[in-house]
Amino acid sequence: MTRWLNAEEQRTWRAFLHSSRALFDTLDRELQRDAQMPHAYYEILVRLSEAPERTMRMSELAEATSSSRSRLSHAVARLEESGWVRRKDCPTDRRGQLAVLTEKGFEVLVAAAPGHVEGVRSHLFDQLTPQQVRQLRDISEALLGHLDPERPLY
Amino acid sequence: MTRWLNAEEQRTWRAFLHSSRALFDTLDRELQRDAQMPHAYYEILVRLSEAPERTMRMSELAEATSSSRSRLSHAVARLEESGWVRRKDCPTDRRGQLAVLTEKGFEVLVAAAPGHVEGVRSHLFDQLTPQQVRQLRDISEALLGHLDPERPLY
DNA sequence: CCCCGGTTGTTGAGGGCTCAACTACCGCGC
DNA sequence: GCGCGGTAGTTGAGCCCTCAACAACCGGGG
Repeated sequence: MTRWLNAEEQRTWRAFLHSSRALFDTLDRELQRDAQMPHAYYEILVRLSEAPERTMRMSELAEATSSSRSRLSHAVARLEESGWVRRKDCPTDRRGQLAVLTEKGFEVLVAAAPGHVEGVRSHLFDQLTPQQVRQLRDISEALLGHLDPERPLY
Repeated sequence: MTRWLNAEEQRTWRAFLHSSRALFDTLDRELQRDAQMPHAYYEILVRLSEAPERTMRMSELAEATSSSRSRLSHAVARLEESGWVRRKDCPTDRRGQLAVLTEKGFEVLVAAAPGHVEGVRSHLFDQLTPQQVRQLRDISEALLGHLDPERPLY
């Protein structure tokens, strides 16, 4: 009793699939070209830059970037090699680690941000009407509510 | 003169980012669990199954799955190891290769499809109103039109 | 005080992807 | 019929991610 997709749904699904892929691939490629880092790493730097003391627990950071602990661990290892992030022991939990954005990391982020934001704007927001932007937000939040009920919606 | 995102746009962007990631990750994981293949490989099998003779040129197939030639080449190599796809020389162009879906590959696809379609339906379509589905299609096609103008919209 | 189930973070193996370089071939133009 | 720019597809190195296993630690219950 499979509930197959009808032609209209299939068209929607494929358009969504290909357009999101094209968008994320494009942004990833731009970031790799202009700032020598994948988008996932950029997100880590952004979250750290917004946190008090530019510091976050590894697990919070994993949550914030919708990344697995393992992935984050590997990523922070690389960011540490680049000198953009530093690890510190957590003073209140001896299992814990804190990731700290270094000054150098902050500068790299400041240099990368305008280009990336321009990419997001030109490839996404500039292509949609204000109404569509609202629709996209509502759609995304509906999906998030189902797939990741723990995450606050904004 | 960076055109930064305002709070509303940032909220939209992050919701879109996290929800699409959550959706695609979930579907990928389900497919990996139930059919031992990543979504990209599933798509290749689908496209081949829809083609005349269940056969396509490598470059067409790359286009259809929005994949690079290199990626497709690696992927087909693996699918060939699994016995799901076979390569054939192209009779009209000696540079060309044809990918052919094998009977075994077709059976694997038939077994995987219902579960995957149910995933797409439950995680995506069931979460949206019919109106939102139309909106999502229009939004996706607007983005596609900008990012990949060569691709037919449906 | 000491288990012990749960949590935190890391590790290594293996798989998929990108990028650049490369081979082989097409077909147009002279 | 030869050259030559462009196209088809492959390859290997390197990077990132997943998954499962693991060590270290937390904190409540007996």
